[in-house]
Amino acid sequence: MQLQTNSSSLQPLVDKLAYRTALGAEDRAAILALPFTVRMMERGQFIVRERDIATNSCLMLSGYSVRSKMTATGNRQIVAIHMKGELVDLQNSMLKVADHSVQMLTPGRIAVIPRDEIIRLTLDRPMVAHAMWIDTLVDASILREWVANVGRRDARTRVAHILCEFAVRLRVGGLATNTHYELPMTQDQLADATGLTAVHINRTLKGLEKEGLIERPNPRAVSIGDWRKLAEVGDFDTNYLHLRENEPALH
Amino acid sequence: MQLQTNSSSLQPLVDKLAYRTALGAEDRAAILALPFTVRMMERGQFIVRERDIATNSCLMLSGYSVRSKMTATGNRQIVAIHMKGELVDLQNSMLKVADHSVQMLTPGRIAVIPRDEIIRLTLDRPMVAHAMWIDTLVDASILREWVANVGRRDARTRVAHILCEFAVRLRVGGLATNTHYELPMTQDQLADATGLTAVHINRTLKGLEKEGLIERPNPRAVSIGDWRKLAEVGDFDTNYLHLRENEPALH
DNA sequence: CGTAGGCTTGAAAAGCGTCAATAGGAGTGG
DNA sequence: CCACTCCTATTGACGCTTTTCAAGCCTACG
Repeated sequence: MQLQTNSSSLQPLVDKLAYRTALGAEDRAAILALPFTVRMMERGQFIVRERDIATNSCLMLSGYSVRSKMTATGNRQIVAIHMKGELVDLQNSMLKVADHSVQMLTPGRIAVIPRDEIIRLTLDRPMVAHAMWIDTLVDASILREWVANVGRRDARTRVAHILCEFAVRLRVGGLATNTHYELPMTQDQLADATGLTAVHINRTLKGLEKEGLIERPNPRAVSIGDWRKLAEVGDFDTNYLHLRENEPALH
Repeated sequence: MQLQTNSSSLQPLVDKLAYRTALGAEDRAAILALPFTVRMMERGQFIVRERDIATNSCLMLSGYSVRSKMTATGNRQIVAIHMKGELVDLQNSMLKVADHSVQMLTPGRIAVIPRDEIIRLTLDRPMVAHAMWIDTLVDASILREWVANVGRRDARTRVAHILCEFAVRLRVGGLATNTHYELPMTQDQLADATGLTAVHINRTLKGLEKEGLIERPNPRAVSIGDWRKLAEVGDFDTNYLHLRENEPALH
């Protein structure tokens, strides 16, 4: 469903890349000049499925998406969550055969960019290539933290950790305040992201609530009662997110 | 400990990058022209520690290393294993503050390359930048598989899976035959890589042995009795390794 | 007003962890 | 060449976190 080709739509990508790499006016203009089409996506809709041959990269314009993998026994593991300004499917399109699926968590808009145009851009403009590379390295850092989270932390710590990560990433992305955010995931999805079961997620969330660490005004929102304590319980340190040094801390 | 500056030492890096990206003679020469120093490393020695400011990237010339993270409770999670030809610490050096440690699993030699020289090379030579980017993307793909392995597979499957991954990666790297390889990890280290305990690793390995799926001629070697079965038990598919299409399959 | 998807809760089982003791093997020094 | 030591592997018994199964509930929405 092709809607429009508004040339300012790629601004979130410029912002994301320029967050960590200094980009000159020409580099910025070159990114904005990438061809793309905007697509409206529904909740649950797939952007790519494992084993597809992906020839496009998609930029999240609004809404949330997840990357996930299925095991032989039919269990799902969510391996990453993406929000506005993030390029999903760079991975799959650059490596030809998709090694995981990408699916919308909420309705939203994405900008579909041909892979070959991104390759051309990176070959033409070394600083843009560098910025994309750095972005990929940060993604990998988050993946490492997730391996540790899922592999070596107990349920309470794991859940507190992921809630902290969301809080910080959403705040940095301008999508949340210090203490409150919309959590676009069901308990099933939280379970798939933490390697637990929905039942245990439910119990763990209730536990954190009872302790006063979080509040749930409604099932799709989280308010952090005591950030310091939650971060401590969640063994959370922002180091792995590689934020800018001047990024204000949460409290 | 600076030993020598033999200009052919970086050949494994050229081979690794050229495995997935076509590189011309000039690009190859530019990589080989990178300045470096060779260091002998002992078993257990750290290449970088979490929170260090890394200014070098290291290429494995021989031996094995692991990347790992520690949790607040003192548990360790190994998040990646590296062998000859792989660049460790690209991640840490490009992102300034290290988000994980890199440590030798065995004695070995590494080539230490200044980060700034790598950046310069990638800004000068777009195809080299592209090759390094692709390499980072494959690393990230392996991390995603590890998240799924540790998050959603039971002990038997997890262990079988990691044994399969080693078999394939070592064979592709020319470090193993079809059915046999040296496994440079203790059971403690295997536990840290799979999110299990050493005791349970021991029992699981014994179980796989009893089933005839593997044999252990000695504690540092693995022979695969029935590759097909092991891959099935381990829910293993090489897709996520993004091998070349002409790469012969194991059997 | 009915239905579907998600949330909540209980009871029981299972898988894996913990603790502890023993055994084996490689290297070291006398 | 033997005794000693350190590190790793092995095994048993027990306990606990998390899963599984199952039922009921709530709420949004057609």
